[in-house]
Amino acid sequence: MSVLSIQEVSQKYAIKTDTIRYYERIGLMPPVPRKANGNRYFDEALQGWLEMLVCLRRSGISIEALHDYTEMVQAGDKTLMARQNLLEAQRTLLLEKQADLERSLKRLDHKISLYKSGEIRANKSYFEEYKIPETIQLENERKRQFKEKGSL
Amino acid sequence: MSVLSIQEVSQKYAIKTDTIRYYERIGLMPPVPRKANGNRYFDEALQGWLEMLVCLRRSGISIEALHDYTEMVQAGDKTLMARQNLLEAQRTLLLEKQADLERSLKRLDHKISLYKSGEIRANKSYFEEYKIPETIQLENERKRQFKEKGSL
DNA sequence: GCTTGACTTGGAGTGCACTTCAACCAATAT
DNA sequence: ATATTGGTTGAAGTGCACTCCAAGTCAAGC
Repeated sequence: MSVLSIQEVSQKYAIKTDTIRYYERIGLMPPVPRKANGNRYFDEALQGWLEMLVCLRRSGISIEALHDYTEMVQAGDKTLMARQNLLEAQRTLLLEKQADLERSLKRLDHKISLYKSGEIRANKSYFEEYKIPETIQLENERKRQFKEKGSL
Repeated sequence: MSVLSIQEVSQKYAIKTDTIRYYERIGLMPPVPRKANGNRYFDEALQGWLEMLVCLRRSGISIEALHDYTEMVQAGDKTLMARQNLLEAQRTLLLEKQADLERSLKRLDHKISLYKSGEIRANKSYFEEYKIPETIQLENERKRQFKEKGSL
């Protein structure tokens, strides 16, 4: 339970081994410790780190932000303030995502209710039952037509 | 107000003209009507459609889903049920995203509170202040060592 | 001793969603 | 008349985040 292979953490956190190695390679984790034969092992601290990564990535926090954070953690206490700022910026991004999601859910729910009530068939404009309009004349073409009429 | 150029809708909905043309090309919109010179114009119905696209894309609904929906709308009333199903499936996806977001926000808020309280310096395990462990021995290597000791 | 299976590496390939490009045309401003 | 502005096209390029691959090592089971 306390020390796991790459395979085991992979299953525990539903993330591919390739992705874990990729994350290490690009610096989303501190260097992962190895056994004598070179195989990675994940102690509880690293498992926690990985779980956090998976959680934050799932919600759309960028690789770049996580990379920067990781670097700063490794750089030590002098980056404490910058780390806090980074986390707060990411928090703001998530709150925006949350608002977007809320808006979309409202729209989707409304739309679904129209389907359920059968109203969608009658609802010709807006998003449903779009009718392709004819080609229209240009402003100046219309002007030209008037001119021609006037000059006739 | 009622009929806009590609530039104008682009500004109205904060989406690049290139993206609008791309959306049309791949079938995320019904064919956009043209003026006599070939330029696109967007009536209110199409503007509404575009607004919906932007909203749903922002929340992460896939191009593919929107494509399928668009095709079905153009195919007519026989697809009403399938459309409703598609929308409900997308709704489920958004709810999942919402849950992920909630989880991440909780974690982020917790972490930020640790930074604010100054606790993060002391919080050695878990995600912060990760210390690289030493290389550890393999199970069988340890066994072999015991064997060697035993055979001495 | 040989095969199986989990691991290692660096590098190439994939999928999605744009984004940019080059070459062109049409209308307006000087 | 010419330059500028704003549109058109199809094709190629970009950026992100993986994902796969080939070639190899290592330890265990038969």
